[in-house]
Amino acid sequence: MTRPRTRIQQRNSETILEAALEVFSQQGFRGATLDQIAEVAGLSKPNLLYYFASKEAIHEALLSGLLVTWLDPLRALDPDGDPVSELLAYVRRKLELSRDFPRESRLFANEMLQGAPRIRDAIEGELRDLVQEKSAVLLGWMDQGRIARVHPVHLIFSVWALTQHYADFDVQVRAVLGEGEADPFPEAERFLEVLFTRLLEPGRGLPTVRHPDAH
Amino acid sequence: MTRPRTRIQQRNSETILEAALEVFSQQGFRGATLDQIAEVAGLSKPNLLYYFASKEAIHEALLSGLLVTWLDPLRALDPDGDPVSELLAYVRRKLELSRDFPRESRLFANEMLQGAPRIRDAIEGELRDLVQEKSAVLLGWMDQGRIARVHPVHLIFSVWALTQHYADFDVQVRAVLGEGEADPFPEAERFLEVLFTRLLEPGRGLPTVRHPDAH
DNA sequence: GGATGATTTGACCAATCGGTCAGTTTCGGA
DNA sequence: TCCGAAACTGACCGATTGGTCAAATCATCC
Repeated sequence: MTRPRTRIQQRNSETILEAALEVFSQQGFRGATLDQIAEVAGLSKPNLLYYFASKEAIHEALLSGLLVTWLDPLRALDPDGDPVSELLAYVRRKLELSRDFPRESRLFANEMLQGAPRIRDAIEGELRDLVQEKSAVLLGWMDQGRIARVHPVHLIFSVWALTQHYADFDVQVRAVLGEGEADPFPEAERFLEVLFTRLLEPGRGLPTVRHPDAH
Repeated sequence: MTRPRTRIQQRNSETILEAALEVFSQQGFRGATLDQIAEVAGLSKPNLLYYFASKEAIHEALLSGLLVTWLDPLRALDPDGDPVSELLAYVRRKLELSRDFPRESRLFANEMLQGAPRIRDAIEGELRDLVQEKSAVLLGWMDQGRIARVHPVHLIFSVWALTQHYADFDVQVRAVLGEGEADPFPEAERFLEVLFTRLLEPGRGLPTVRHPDAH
């Protein structure tokens, strides 16, 4: 599967993936049809299959690039930075992804709801490894008393849940806040900043106990 | 649309809805097929349509009962109770729903991802009204300085996002935590209790300012 | 301007879709 | 035991599905 070469190939491949993202993210893999994608793309159905071998291939092309983009903000978490600043920056970047790429978020959510049949390997491998690595960083910060001691993996889950919610449940968010209202994201960012600031602030609750066998 | 009468009607209707929940929650409306549902239910396809007028009717029957159940915990939030206890109890009940009824949660999530075409009215009516009502309660508590001042609607969103995540992204949660690990929910409950306790604890940050025109 | 490969498409295919229907089997009460 | 209604089914329908293919059109380079 080499990359497109001519300008036409480049342009049409992008057009197809763009249309497929629109349809797959809303209907899921089984619910989406090549005819729908073709119509959105403004191309004929046989023409889609001239650029991609199958419906499956289009879906796979979308997913393959997605996980990298999706995990980049977490990957950028700097062990040498200021703990709270780093985590708040992570939350902010993740929320920006929800604002700017809601369809990608929904595509991912659809795949999860189906039990992640097509990206299970990546979830149990690449994603799991990265979370484990960053959890160790978080634990280190907790041992140093620089952030409150909570379960590091659930802390990461909470960032995912809270940010992706604004993309995946966008309809609900806007309906509840009122349709006339403006973009929900600025207020969401303020709320999440307060939430994580208060959650992470060290030196409250039980006194922080240094982990016995921490290096 | 009267309720089932005979024992057979009762039993088969339930069997069909149970099977349909299984399939719809995983594949979405378009992605699910009557043949799949019939196979899971152990009934023939024409027999499904003897009990329900159409695929649409089965889906509708599932959704109609869902919203009530889904909002019950929020409805139970008692304005006269202790603010933090009430909210923590709400979180706990909502998390229990995710643990005990993950398919219902995914059915709801699927509907949201598709833009809620079939429950838009309920979202913009019943659900919105309830959130507005409870937001007023939360604002009252904030005015009294009994919980920290945050955006009440986003506070409710955060409960939804954090609890439903454990049902909707169950595969991811378990994969990241490690397959050998036990049930993620006990640890999730502890984590969320800490999160909301620290978020809501009053008397920190900027001094609480009583709203000028609060009644 | 003509040749050649890249691009595009209408027509078509077998499989599957939601749904129908005539007819058979099963059930419950008299 | 028998009868009418309830429950169930195989066969079938038109529409839609993912995908194929030969032929037509287009762009590019000599």
